[in-house]
Amino acid sequence: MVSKSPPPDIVIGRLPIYLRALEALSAEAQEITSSYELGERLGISSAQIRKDLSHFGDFGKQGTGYEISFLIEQLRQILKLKERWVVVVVGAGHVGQALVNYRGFNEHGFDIVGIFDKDPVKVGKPINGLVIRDDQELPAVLNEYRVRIAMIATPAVAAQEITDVLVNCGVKAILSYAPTMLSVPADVRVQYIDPVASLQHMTYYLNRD
Amino acid sequence: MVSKSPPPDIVIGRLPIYLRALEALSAEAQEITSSYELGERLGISSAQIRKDLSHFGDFGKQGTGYEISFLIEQLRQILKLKERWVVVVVGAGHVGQALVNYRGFNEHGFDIVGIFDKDPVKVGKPINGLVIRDDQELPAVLNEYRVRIAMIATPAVAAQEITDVLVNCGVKAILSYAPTMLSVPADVRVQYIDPVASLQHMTYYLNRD
DNA sequence: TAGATTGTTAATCGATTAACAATC
DNA sequence: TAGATTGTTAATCGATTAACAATC
Repeated sequence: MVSKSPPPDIVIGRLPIYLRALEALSAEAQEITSSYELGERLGISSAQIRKDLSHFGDFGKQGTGYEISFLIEQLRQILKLKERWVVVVVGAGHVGQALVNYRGFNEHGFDIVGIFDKDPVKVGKPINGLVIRDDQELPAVLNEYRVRIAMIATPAVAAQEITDVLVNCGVKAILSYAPTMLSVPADVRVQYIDPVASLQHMTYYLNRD
Repeated sequence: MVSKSPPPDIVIGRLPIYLRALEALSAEAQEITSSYELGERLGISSAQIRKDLSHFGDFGKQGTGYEISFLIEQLRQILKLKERWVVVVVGAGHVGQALVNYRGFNEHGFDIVGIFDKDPVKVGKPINGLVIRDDQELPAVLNEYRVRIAMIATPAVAAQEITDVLVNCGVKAILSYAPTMLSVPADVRVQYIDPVASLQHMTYYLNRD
């Protein structure tokens, strides 16, 4: 266990992947695994897995490997997943609605407590137990639930304005589906999901037949 | 212009981001930009932008900068975006349906020619001009259109099986929304979109209040 | 010309891998 | 004990940044 500089962000980003693989192994009723086996599954070297984990503690046993249930709990603790988090969705187009309907968030501890849109035609429509609310109600809901996490599914032009509202009301983590870069203070994290950019990344390698 | 080893994949991944920013500038009727201005917009150093572009050619002019429309065309050529690409979607749950409804793909040269599901209840349902077809028709459609790009929006358990079918029928690029790692031959590219993992990455940095 | 900005080199920084003593 | 696998160190590899001559 090293304890100097903070763990690199790129390492933090891999922990959810490790967690997911461990949960899959656990679901197969396996109890012990090794950095080698995990690496095989994920296409990552065993050395990297051991090094990544070593930033946070000594979780394995020489000659044996890692107890899966124990390592799962450790990773959940490191990633602050032992509590549930409330989340809002801004933008109630097809993407926003798909997010509200997706069961994976709830299954992994994220509770969507509101979905918002500025279009009066959409406001009032029920989706999976929620009702689309007007953007103007956003601050009230953010404050009421002490929301720290938001997902943005608006058009690109609206995203920065919404971001400013979110940041003003204490949101510290934003997952954005809007195809534009957001400006936020240093203490706010942003992750982007951009399927078009992902496709464009891959077309580079395609050969025209 | 350097011309040795192939450009790093991480550089390729930034090109779509540069392209998007340039298109935004172009939409604002701006004609010239600099690596500094672009970097400001994207939160990337100007040196990195110049270095990235230098892998592919000399696109700028000393003292002036880059002609936006010219650089856009160069990037579109590098990324093979001068032609349109056909794409299929496998899995017609909320995510798959949102993908078919999303206008961004068509606007950026990707034509979704089919959406598939194995659930007989869903098969036959129309979505945005397409009709959900049975998974079993997948090979015929892949061959008919010579599809090279697929998006997977199935549950995790079905994703590998679908991947094998796709790869067998000549698909070379897969964008997967299924929360599992896929095994593919070396000549097939895979990109993953995992909103839960993205949220879990950010919760690490959140403080419980 | 004077000012601005490129493309490139070299230096720096950071991440990954290989190797192995420690030890279960 | 013999075999296996960890955690860690050092070496390697790769990416980013700083700096500047070239030049528009």
